[in-house]
Amino acid sequence: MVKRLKRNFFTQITLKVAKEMLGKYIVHKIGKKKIIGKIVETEAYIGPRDKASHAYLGKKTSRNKAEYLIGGHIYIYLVYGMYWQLNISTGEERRPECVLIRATEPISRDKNKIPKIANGPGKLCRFLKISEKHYGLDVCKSDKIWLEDRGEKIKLSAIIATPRIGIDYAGPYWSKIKWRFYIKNNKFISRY
DNA sequence: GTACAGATTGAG
DNA sequence: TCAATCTGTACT
Repeated sequence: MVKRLKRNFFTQITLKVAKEMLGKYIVHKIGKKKIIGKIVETEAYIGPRDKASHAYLGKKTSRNKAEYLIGGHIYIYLVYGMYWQLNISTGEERRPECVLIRATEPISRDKNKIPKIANGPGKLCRFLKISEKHYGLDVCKSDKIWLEDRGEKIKLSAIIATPRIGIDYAGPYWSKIKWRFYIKNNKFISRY
């Protein structure tokens, strides 16, 4: 049974959303075509107290303003001048919290031929054809991009928590905290 | 107007 | 393992 994720999913606490988003499906409809990916890897970024977050100490800029929206909005931005990072805002309005989607398992094409097409934040956006045009989109209301629950339940024991990637600059505490989650034994995550 | 960081990728 | 790569951001 397919259920579309609603607002009340995204307004839960961020760490819970990050874990529960594993095994969900992200759907991007372009015309009559659908691009679908199963979410297998996420990271949590929690507002002003998270040194690795763009909203550390409540910083608000035109780049990260979508992070402050109520849960369910797309917060997408560019790193290294060329790669897009897809985030979904979480929590209540004005809370700068979000979940970064790092990897999806491609569903809509032959996945044996292209096992590594979406195993990283940059590649994922290329695969899903999501870009700055979708900045601030509400996945609870949009008819273009949304998330689906297909009844798959990921067991707690199958969720691995590790430190987040590429944020050494955040210092020994924040760079070690285990807010990266992925599905155990999944071949489509970005790193092992 | 300009320096610079950066939540990566892909080649070696 | 490591360096190429480039735009938005946040300074001056």
